Amino acid sequence: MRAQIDQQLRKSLADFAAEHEVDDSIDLNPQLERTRDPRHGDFTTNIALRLAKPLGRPPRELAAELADLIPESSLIADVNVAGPGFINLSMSADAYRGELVDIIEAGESYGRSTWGANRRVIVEYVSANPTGPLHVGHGRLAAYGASVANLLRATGHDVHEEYYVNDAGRQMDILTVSVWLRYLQTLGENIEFPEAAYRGDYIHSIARQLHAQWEDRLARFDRTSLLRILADPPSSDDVLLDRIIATVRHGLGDTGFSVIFNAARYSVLDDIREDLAEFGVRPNNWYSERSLADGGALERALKRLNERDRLYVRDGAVWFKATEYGDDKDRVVVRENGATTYFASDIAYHYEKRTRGYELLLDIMGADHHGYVSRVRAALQAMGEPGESLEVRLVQFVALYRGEKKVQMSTRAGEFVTLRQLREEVGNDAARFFYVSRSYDQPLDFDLELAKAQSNDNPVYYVQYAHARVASLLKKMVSEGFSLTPASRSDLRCLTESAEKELLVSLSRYPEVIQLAAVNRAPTHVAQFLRTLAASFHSYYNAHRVLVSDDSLRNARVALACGVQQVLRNGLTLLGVSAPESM
RNA sequence: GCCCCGAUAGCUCAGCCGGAUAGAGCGUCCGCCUCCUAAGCGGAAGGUCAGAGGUUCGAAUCCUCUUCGGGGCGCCA
Repeated sequence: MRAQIDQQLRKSLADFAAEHEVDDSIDLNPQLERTRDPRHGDFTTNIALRLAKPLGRPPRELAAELADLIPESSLIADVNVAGPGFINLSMSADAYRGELVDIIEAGESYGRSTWGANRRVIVEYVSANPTGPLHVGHGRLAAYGASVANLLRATGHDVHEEYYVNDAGRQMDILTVSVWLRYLQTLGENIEFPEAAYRGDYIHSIARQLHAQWEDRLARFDRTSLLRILADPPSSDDVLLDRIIATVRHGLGDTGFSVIFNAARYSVLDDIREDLAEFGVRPNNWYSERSLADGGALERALKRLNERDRLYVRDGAVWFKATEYGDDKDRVVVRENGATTYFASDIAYHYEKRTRGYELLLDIMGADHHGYVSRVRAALQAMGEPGESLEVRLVQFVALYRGEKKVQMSTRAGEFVTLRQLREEVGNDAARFFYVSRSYDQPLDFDLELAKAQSNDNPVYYVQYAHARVASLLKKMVSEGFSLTPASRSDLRCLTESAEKELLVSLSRYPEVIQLAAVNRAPTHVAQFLRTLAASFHSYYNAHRVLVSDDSLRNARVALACGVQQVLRNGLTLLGVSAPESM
């Protein structure tokens, strides 16, 4: 609906510009907004106010002239000038009836648009290290990222969703030795398990699997030096872990080490994959960090930087000249010991995404990554890619509450609430909805009691209930012997109650909400909208009977209810929340 | 020290690209099931939009400073 009005308005403005020979430098794009107060009509534009100064004319006079240029149509019932120079537009009842017909005809595609023009977007999200199960913080990234991807698809983008697997580097080595030490304990070896190693229960379970498959064959080497290190550990956790890694790697050899490594990697990744899938989050691709080195992408990226003279050597390390692109300091890409840094992988990965043909690289990550944004963008620019091709959305943290009480978590000790536990406790629907109910750039207090509450306190059930009510209405209709005759356009003329008008207005806003949510990467707008729509429907449902004996009125009201149900379902689907037929 | 995010009703939060009288839920108080699901609805009370300047016809919204909170800074990932 808005799109149609917008088009008419633009045409009128073009006519105006031609007639008055308006200079090209003047911005003629109209801001067309919904009014907050119904007395101001349905839509309003401030274009006259904005043009008043550059054209040197009083705003109200300008508004009056522009208002006259807006052509008569079946959509617009009234145009008038108000306040300091707003042009207010009132839509005809017929326009709203037409919108309801559109909703029912378009069905699940109502609200979709082609605005994105098939622009190729790669959305990278979650990308948690495969060193343990996902926790509640990752859940927010998953729910948010998946919904943003859905919104972009709904607005006509060509979307690819990807999970970047950090399966290279020291953290994976630590995971590997953590598993191996637990495996030793399974064999009956009495060792002191290091504080700084991974301590979660899942480590034990991987170790037990290894034991079942390999018996003691992964421990057949001289372990005296290892036992000596464990018995008398150095004061630094990092030094201790590095020594253990070196010793175990030496003892097992590369093949033996990689048996443990792979067992750990696959076990953890399978768990993450299954967890996300059950949560309705299914990335198109899982991109391995190791494959960047193995496939030569890492080397190619560094070579490209070097060719462009953006690298130099200092203190035995290779540095990237990030300061030339506004970063605070230059950054190391190859360490003194010859190992490439995580940042080097990041550079290669992002460059590789560009070479795969993605126009926009949309990264969704935890707020703790904010330091990386400027340097990754710097690297892209240094390789000749546009800085705007990288867009990063930093998602703030999640604090869990059980009612008033904060749930304490410690990742290191393996004492944290996993995403799986959360989903089992509150359900997927409530979790998905809660995660996107707050704006991504705000910290989220996730109240487990509220998310579980099967009451009107819980916005998820509130919205789902509205959907289920319509379903039950349709069943009731059949059981009472009414025929399911689709409402005709003239039947819809029976929708004269103010609550019905309010619902129709609310429904017609849906495509605008999707557009806005996609532009701002803000699924929260959808959640907000659904609550409002559900509220209007519950209110209407309480005040007016749908299954009345008058055929036309009944058919019209059923059509309205079906329109509400369709829009609720479409919105919930974008958020990954189910739309139940009964509750 | 530098950087990012924030401060709106008792509480939790909306408020789009600056727009007309700042909204919702919870909580409190008063009501509504012989009636399509009461997981619902109606009503009442509740505000110096942290503070001070600035830009503008117009500021909760944009800019600057101050105060108070949360987070981040690595040859870790």
